[in-house]
Amino acid sequence: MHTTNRPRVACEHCPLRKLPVFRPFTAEELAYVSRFKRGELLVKTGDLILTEGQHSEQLYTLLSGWAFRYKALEDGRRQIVNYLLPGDLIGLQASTIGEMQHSVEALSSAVLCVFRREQVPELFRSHPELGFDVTWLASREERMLDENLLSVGRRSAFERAAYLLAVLHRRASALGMMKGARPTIPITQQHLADTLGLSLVHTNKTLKRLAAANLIRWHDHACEVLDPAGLTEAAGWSGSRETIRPLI
Amino acid sequence: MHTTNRPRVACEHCPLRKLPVFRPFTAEELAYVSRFKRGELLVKTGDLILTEGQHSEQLYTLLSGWAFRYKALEDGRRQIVNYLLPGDLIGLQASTIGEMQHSVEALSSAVLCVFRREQVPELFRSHPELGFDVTWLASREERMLDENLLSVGRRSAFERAAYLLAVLHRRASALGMMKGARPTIPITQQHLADTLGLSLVHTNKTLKRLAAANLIRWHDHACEVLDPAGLTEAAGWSGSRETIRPLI
DNA sequence: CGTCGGTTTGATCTAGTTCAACCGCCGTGG
DNA sequence: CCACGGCGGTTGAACTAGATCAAACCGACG
Repeated sequence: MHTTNRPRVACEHCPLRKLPVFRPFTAEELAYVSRFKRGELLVKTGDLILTEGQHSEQLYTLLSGWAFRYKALEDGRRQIVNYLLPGDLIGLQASTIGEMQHSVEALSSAVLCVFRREQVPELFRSHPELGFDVTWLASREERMLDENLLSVGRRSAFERAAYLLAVLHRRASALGMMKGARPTIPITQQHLADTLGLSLVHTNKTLKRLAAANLIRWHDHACEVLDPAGLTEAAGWSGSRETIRPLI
Repeated sequence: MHTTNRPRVACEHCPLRKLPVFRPFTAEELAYVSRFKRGELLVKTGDLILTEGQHSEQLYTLLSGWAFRYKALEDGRRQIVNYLLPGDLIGLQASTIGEMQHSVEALSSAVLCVFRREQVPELFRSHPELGFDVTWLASREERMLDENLLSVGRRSAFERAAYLLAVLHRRASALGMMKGARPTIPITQQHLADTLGLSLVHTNKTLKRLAAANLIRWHDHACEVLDPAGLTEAAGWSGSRETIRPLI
């Protein structure tokens, strides 16, 4: 992991902000957030960004790349609870409750904007709308977790896998990450298994079925989504749109 | 459902606030929250408090009683995502994102404090610490969901049931709801099944095993926890303490 | 060229589902 | 006062989705 103290990208010129999924900020809000930012953190695939039990001093926003949040049982069984894409906050729990109850690991090389957690209360004081935005993002995370829980608790393996890939594809698409030729989701089957609550072998067999139905293709150690609409349907999901959200 | 316009309990005399789990509020904060409160809502067992897809005008805090949040698939499969106990916020999603993505139903007769969602931004503006508190509560909900997801995804039926009952007992205990003679959790086995992601019959058989181990007892259509520590251990859980939290 | 992480496949096993009754209790209507 | 129906809980038998075990494959990399 490598930290640069000087912000490389000033928030005013943040490439993410140009995307239509993010709500426009006023010049004043932008200037404040830019001052709020302490620097950037560069990580590579497999790097641990935060660990369970830790009292992190940092709050991050993912600027580029993929990451995931997970929890583990003593005996090693692991559950991935959600994925993190550009614009997502990382480490809010440490800033509120004080201690992380989950770990975060990078799925690809990634860049994070770094904030100091002690400054969060100050953000709420000086910019209440931004404080509200943080709550908004926490609500969105809660919504995603509800959906994951519904999926793991009540969907069949086939539906579950379809749902997960459909969601990841949709989220990434909204961020323009699924453009280019053969864009893929940089995930291993072990990650999928740990997300779906299935064994590795059964996950593999389920993915083969999705591939046989021409919904996905596996190559270069990653998943290419061939038919997003088909996946959504296979999941029995009435895929809700990505709502416009704040970017802090 | 029955609404009373006049607050029955002024926040300054709220019986919940006396409990050590809630952080003390300043007189000023208390006065503000009391003005913020619009009235009370009385519901009885089985009443729907909020429904998926609805744009609720209200934000609630549960004052007494039990409730639960759930989502359902088109074909009726239902997943309970979490339980709500006194002090918990209900309907925050509607106040932030605008639309509820889950339903809320009362498990027992209950009393809710009613707030108007349009006043939430005003709360953030005039009382940033309270805004921060709302975020705090949202973070706590996220933490609970993470744990539920870990449970449903990775624990066996036996561990899962033990975990759920241990958590509910612990949460209720912190609120002084598990005192008296033979206090119970007012839940049916169908609720448990829909929470655990198991079928009703298997849930029943699993509960019998917990009862055979003298960890719980079923009577009066409710669950009595006989051995909280035993349950926690059966769950393979290192039960974290209930943290001091805000009450809005 | 051996090793290692990720993927694949088949065989066997089992945790949990589904189906089908049945029981006790309580509230309702005749 | 009694019959009936529905809800919640209980139990056993048959079944299957998914787990576990075992082995092999394949490309990358030192």
